[in-house]
Amino acid sequence: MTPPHDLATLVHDCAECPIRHRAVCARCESDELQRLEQIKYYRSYQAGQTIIWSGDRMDFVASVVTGIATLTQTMEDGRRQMVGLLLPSDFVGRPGRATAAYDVTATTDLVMCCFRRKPFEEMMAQTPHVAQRLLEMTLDELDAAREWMLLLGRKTAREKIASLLSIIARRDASLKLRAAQGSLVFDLPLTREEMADYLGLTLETVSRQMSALKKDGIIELEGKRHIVVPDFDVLLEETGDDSDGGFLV
Amino acid sequence: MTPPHDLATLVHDCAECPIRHRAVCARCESDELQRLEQIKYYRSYQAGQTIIWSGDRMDFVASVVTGIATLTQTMEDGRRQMVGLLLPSDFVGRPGRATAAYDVTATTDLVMCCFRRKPFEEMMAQTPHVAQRLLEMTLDELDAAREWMLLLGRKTAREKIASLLSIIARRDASLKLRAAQGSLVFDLPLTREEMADYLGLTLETVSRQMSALKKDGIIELEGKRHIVVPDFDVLLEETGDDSDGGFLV
DNA sequence: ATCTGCCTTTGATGCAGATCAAGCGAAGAA
DNA sequence: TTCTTCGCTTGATCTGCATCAAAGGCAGAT
Repeated sequence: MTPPHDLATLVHDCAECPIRHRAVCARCESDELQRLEQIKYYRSYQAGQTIIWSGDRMDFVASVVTGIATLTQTMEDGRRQMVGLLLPSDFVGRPGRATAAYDVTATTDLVMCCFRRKPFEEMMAQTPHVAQRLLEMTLDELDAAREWMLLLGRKTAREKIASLLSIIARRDASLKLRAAQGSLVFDLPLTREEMADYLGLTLETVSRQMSALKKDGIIELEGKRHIVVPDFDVLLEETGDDSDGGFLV
Repeated sequence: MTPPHDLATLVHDCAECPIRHRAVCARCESDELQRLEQIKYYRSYQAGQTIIWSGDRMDFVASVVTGIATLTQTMEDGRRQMVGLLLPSDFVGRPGRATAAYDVTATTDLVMCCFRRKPFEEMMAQTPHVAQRLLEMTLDELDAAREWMLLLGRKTAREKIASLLSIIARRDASLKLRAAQGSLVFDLPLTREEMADYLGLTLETVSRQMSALKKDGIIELEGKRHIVVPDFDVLLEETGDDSDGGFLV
């Protein structure tokens, strides 16, 4: 494993921040940004590190700057379900709540922009732009959660895998400022086990369905993680979603 | 079926509204309430009626005043998944969005307090209290959705049924201002098929597991809908949740 | 009183995905 | 080099829930 980056190099100016236009601070005016800069600090985590355990005290909220984090719930007997997949610009934590409701884990190397909770809450009360943006982001997350509920409750294993791949492909395309269509190439940011936790399956079923999609020419695999999608529309047909709509994530 | 109530009798004063302290208007000052009164109107629906179809234009947002509504998603081939269960004080619709994302259905006779969307959005932009409360409610719903995801992804049929019963029992108890413990009695507001749509099961499996819980003395059934829970803690043990936490709904 | 339609229960059977188990390949570590 | 570990694949078997099918109970209509 690589050591965490030097934190000092990460303390950007907000003006240069890669998630400036999508994160919880997206709507802030320059004076509001100045206030945020005073209470913010960066933290970085290595792939695989647990950021917070469910039930832990949590004195900050944060935005994901780079990398991917997950929210998971665990039952007493060890059954696990992922309930959130956090990408750059996504928000972690809940204003007004002092303890974490879920385990938060870095699945890749990760950098977060953290705000001490108390001053952040005060700022939310005093200026509208942070709260406005947070409402918008929360509504989007709720939509995503509902799409995910349909997946968990009613889709077959193959449809689940195809859906997850199409979500990741779409996000990767938008990150590269490309349209999600035709031929796409990307790296899976999740292990088979993490995919299983996302989809409510076992890792064996994930592996088998990946092999099946490969055999059917829907995807090509180079190594375990590198995915080629020859025709994105063909992948979409396997998701079970109606042709137009698709995922809102 | 009974005819809808006379709408005129439903036009309350907000001060007497039964959901005044929990709905999206909970934080409003009297001047804000006055503004809301100007743009509000009541609508009532019969049990079974569809309120909106997914994709329909939606020119209002609303609060459930009495009765129960559901949000469902349907796949092309007819598979259905409930993604929201709306109880009195819950909010319907999304500011800033003109079309419905889900089918909204009244599962019991229902009264909603509707606000025309445009003026409601203007009010959200101008006064903070509505937006503040809506953010809080949306965060709560997101937590509930995540709990539901764990249920859909990882629980057995028996655990799913026990979980649903405990949610309904808890809500019913809080409505009656009782503690959810010891012996409880309530009516199921959902058909077996609606329960199945909620839980990601078939109605036959729901029926079988209800019979099994009855046989094991976890619940007693009087008719199809009337439920007696002799000991709520025993029911909770069947949900698979850890003893303390439980559902946030 | 009987019919009709809807909701529900129960039984028989089938199958998708879980479980149990073995082994492969690549990346460090010794 | 060889060993160990970790993530992954594949095979054999099992099982929980879906599916297919039939019938019972109740409420409202005629």
